[in-house]
Amino acid sequence: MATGTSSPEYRYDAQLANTIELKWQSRWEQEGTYFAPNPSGSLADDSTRINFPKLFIMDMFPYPSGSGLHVGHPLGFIGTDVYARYKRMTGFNVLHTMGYDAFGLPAEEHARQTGQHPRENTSTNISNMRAQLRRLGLGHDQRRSVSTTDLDFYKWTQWIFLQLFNSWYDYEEDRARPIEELENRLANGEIETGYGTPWDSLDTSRRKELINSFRLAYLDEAPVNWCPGLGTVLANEEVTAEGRSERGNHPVYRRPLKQWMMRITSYSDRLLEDLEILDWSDAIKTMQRNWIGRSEGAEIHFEISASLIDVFTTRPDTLFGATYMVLAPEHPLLDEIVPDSWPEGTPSIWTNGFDSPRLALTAYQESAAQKSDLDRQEYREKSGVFVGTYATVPVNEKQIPVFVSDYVLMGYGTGAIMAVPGQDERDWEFAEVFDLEIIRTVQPPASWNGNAFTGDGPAINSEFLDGLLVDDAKTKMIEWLEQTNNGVKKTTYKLRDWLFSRQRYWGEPFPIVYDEDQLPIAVPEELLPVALPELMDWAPRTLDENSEPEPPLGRADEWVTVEMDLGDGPKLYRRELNTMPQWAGSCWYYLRYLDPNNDKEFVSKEIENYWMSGDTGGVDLYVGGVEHAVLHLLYSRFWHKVLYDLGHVSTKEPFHRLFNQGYIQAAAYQDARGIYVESAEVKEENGNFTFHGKPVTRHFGKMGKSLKNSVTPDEMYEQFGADTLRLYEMFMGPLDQDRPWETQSVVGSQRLLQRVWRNLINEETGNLEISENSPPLSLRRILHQTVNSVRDDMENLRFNTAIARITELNNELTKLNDPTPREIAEVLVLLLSPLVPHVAEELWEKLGNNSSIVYASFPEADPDLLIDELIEIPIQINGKLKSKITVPSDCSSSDLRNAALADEKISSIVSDKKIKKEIIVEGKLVNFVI
RNA sequence: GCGCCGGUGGCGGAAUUGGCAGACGCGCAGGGUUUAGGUCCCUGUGUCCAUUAGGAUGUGUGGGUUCAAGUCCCACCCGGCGCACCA
Repeated sequence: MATGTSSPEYRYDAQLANTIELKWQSRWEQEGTYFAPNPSGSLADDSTRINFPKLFIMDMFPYPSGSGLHVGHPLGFIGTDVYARYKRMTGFNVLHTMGYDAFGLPAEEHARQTGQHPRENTSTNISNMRAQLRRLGLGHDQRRSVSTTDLDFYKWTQWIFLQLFNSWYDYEEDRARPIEELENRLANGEIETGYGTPWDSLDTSRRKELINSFRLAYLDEAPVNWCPGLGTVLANEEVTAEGRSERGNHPVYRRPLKQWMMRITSYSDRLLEDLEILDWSDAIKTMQRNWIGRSEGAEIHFEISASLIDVFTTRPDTLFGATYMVLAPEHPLLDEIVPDSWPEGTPSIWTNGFDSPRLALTAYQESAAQKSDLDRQEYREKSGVFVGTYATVPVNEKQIPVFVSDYVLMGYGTGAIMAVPGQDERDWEFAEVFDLEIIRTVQPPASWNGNAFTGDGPAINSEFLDGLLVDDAKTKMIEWLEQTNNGVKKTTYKLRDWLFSRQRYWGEPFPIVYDEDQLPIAVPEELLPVALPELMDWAPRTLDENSEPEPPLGRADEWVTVEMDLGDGPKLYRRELNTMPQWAGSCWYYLRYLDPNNDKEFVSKEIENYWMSGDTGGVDLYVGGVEHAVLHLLYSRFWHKVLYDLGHVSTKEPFHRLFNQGYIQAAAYQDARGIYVESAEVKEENGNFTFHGKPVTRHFGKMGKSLKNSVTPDEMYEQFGADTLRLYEMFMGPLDQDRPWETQSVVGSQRLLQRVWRNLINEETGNLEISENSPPLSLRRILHQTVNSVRDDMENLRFNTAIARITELNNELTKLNDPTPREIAEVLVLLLSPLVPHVAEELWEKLGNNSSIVYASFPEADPDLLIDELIEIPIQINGKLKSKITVPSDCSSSDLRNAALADEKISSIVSDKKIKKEIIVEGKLVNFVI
C-alpha cells in the first residue's frame, strides 16, 4: 500500500466512503429511486406512494454560476434533503427537485468576461452544477429539473405574461379578471371611459389605448431607474439606498422612459393581509410589510392662491396645529404658485438671501437636484426656502406660509405636507431653523420635556376635537373633511408598480409586437414561444448618463420584424425589443416542477391541486436565503395571486412555510497592507495568525474568491467523503443560523461514521459482525429514547441535536465491548439514513436487506421504554444543589421526601435545623428551605 | 433614529411548562496500543480556592419576581440584519 496506511482494509475512510457513495449514486439513478409519482400525466406510475399524503419541499433554485460551488452553497440543499428523506420514511409522497435560474444579468456578465455565448456558457454551468450536486447524494427527482432558459419553460413564462397583459383589476370584486370583460363593460357603459365620451364614439386606436391603460402588464412613460453602467433600467427593488445598482454597484439615474410595468400595487392589500396565513418568520413578514408600506390617513385639500394642493397625512387630527406647508422641490405646482416678489414683511431667514421667490426657488431646486440620495442621508440639517405665498388651512382659514424643502419627497404621498411641528419631530426641527410657529394639538404627559410629542393623548387647541384621544380625533376630523369636501380618507403605499423590462439580451423576449399605431399587441398563444434569436453581438454597451438604453435585440435584424396574420391578413409587425427581468422565471418555477413535460398547459389542474393543496395551501416547505425577502418572494406571491384570480391555480399563496437558512462564514485573513491571503496557508499559534511567517489579522465573512477563503465540496470528498460533509454541515448548528466553517472540525463527523461502521462491520474483513441476541433492557431504553428525540428533532429541522442523540447511542455501543445486537444496529442505521444516505444504504444492504433504505419505515419509539426504572433526583437546600438520590421513576412525593431526608449529606445539613418549606416535584427535584 | 434577531467554556453549540447549566462535537491535557509519528481506544477538561474530602462562583451589565431564573419582568450595554426625513 502506498502511504503508510497500516489501517485496516475496510476502515471507513475517505476512499471507502467514495466507493460506497459512487455505487449508490448510480444505483439510485438507475432505479429512479427519487421519482415522485404524479396523480396523472407522464409522471404517473403504478407506485402505491401516490396514496400517501403528499409533501412538496423546495429550495430556492440557484443561479448556475461558472465558478462552481463552495461548501457554503449546499447547506440549505442538504437540509431539505435530510428532511425530505425523513418524510419519505414516515409515509409521505415527497416531491423534491432542483432547477436552475439561468437567465439574467449575472449569466450575461459572465459570458461577457469569457467571450462565450450565454447559451453555451449557461448549459456548461448547469451540467457542472448538476454533477456537483449529484455527488452530494441529494435525492432529487431529476425528471422534474427545469431551467428558466429552456425553450419549453420560457414558453410558459411568456404565457403567464400574456395572462397579465390580458387582465385588468376589478376593484369592486377585488380580483383580476379577463380583459374582454372590461371591454364589454366599457361598451355597455357600466364603466366610464374617462374621456368624457362614450365607448361608441371612440375610434379603434383610442379604444385600444384605453384598454391598455387597465392591463396588469402595461406600458408606461414614467421616471425609472436608468443604470448606464449595466446598460439597462432596473426595478426599485434592485436599487440600493445609496442610489446604486444592487448588482455591480453602478450609479443609477432617475429618468422618464417608456417601459413595461406590472400592476403589483393593485395587490398591495392582499399581499399584506395574506402574510397572516403564512408560516414565515416575523423578520421576513416585517420586511415585506415595510416594503409595501401601507399607511392610513387623509388627503386634505389646501387652497393656495387660485390652486388646490393635496396633502397626505396620517395625522388628520393635528390639522389645527398645521403652521406651515412644505412641497417637494420637484413638485409640479411650484411654478404656478410662486409670485414675482416677496410679500410684505417676509423674514430675511426665509429668503436665503434672494431678491425674488422665483430666484430663490430655482436656486434651491438646483441644489436639491445635485444632492445624491447619499448626501441627503448625511446632511440631515433641515434646509429649504419660502415660496413667497400662503396656503389656507381648511378647518380655521388660517394663512400658513408655503416652503419648499428636500425633506419632503416627491415619490411618497402627494409630494406635499402640512407641517405640524408640535407632533412631528422633522417639522419641529424645520420650524426651529426658520423660526416658525409651533402649536401643540395633543396634550403631552406632565413629565414630558421633549420637543415634538408623537404619542397618544387628549387633543388641545383643536376646537371640536378637544379632549378626544388620537384615534377618535382622526375619525372625527376625517368625517368633517369629507362632509365639507375639504378632504377624503386615504391610504397610501410605498410599493410602486414593478418595472418589468430590461435592455438585455439574456432574458425572455416579450410575446408582444407593435402595429402601425405603435400599440402593443399580444402574440397569440399558439405562436408561443417567441424564441430568443441567436445573436453574436449580444454584449450590452456601457453607456453614459445621458444616453438612451439600447436593447441588444435591436441588433437582431432578421428578428426585429415579423409577418403574422392576426386577423387582418398577413402583415408586418415590429417586435418588442426588451427582455424580461431575471425574476420572471423564478416567479413561477415551482409550478413547472409539478408537471414539467406538459405541452398543453403550464401545469395540469389535477396535478397542481394534488401538490399545492394543504392547510393554507402552497409549497409545504421552502428553504432559502433571507436576501430574497422582498424581491423574489414578493413578485412570486403577486404572480401567484394573479394566476389564482384567473383560476389557473388553486391556492392564494405559493409558499406556505418559509425557512431561511443561515450562511456559512469562513475566517479570512489580511496582511499588513490589508490584502487578503490564502486562508488555507495561514497558521495559528496561541491565538496569533501568521501567513508565511508574517502576522495577519482575522475576521469572518462570506466564503468566496475575493476573501480567498473558499473550501470546495470536492476537497471535502477527497478528505472525508460526501456523507461526512453532509453530516458536518448539519451538525454545525441550527439550520437558520450563520456559522463559521472549520475544516479541522470535520473530522469529528467522520469519526462518528467510522465508529458506527466499526460497531457493525469487521474492519479487517468488511463483513457484518453483529449479535443476534436481544440487547439488555437498559440499552433498549436508550435506543427508544434516542428514536423519540431524533423523530422530534427531524420534524423540527433540528438536525444538530438529532446527530448529538445518535452519537450518544453509538457511544453506548462502543462501550459495550460486545458485538452490537441486530435490533440496535438496524435502528441506528435507519436513524442515520436521512443524514448520510450512502453509508446507510451500504450498511442496510450488509444487514441483509435487498431493497433501498430510502423507503424503509423510520423507527418508532415504544412509549413503555421511554421511562427509566430508576431516576436521579437532585436535592437542593435553599435552592442550591447539595446531593442527588436515585429512586424508582414512579416514586411518590412522600417517598421522595423521606428518601431525600435519609440521604447522608442532607441529613447532616438539616439535622439540627428547622425546615421552613419543602418543595417536592415528583420526578424532578426536592428543595428544602431552612 | 425606528424595527427585528441575538449575546452561554479556548471554539461550534445543548438545555419542554422556570426545576441538576455546559448535552454532542472540535481543541487541549494525561494514559493505553504502536519501533516511532499518525490512526484507534480510555480518562479528564467553565472559572477560582483546596493535597484530598470538599467549597465558592458562574449564562452581556444592573435591579426585580420566585423555594428555584440562561429561561419571566424592568432598565441598560454590545453585536448582526432590515428600514431610514414615508408625512
